[in-house]
Amino acid sequence: MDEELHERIREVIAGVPVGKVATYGDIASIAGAPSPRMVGRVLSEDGHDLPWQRILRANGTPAPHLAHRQLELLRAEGVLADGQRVNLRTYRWRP
DNA sequence: AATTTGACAATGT
DNA sequence: GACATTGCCAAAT
Repeated sequence: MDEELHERIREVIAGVPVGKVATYGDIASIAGAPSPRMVGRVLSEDGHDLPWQRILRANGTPAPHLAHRQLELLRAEGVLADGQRVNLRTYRWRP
């Protein structure tokens, strides 16, 4: 049910390996979410224990309010960002 | 009950 | 690359 969706989204996010990243759209598609907004909503509400820093927007740029922190965390994990943008072609997670 | 808002994406101009 | 439009769904006001 709706809780499962919530859990699936968390599951997929948790499944992203270190050193890789995924986009909201990818998570939504893999988890079966009706819209990528659900992913963002889950993270904002319940993403405190998840690797939210590995989730980027479709163009490789992180969410505006987190950008600075997120890039820092990613850098610590080995994901190098070009200024504000991450090379999805290099770091995008593919199942 | 109706509108707005929000960790978004795809397409067109 | 910037800007506008459309689709999307749940929670807050």
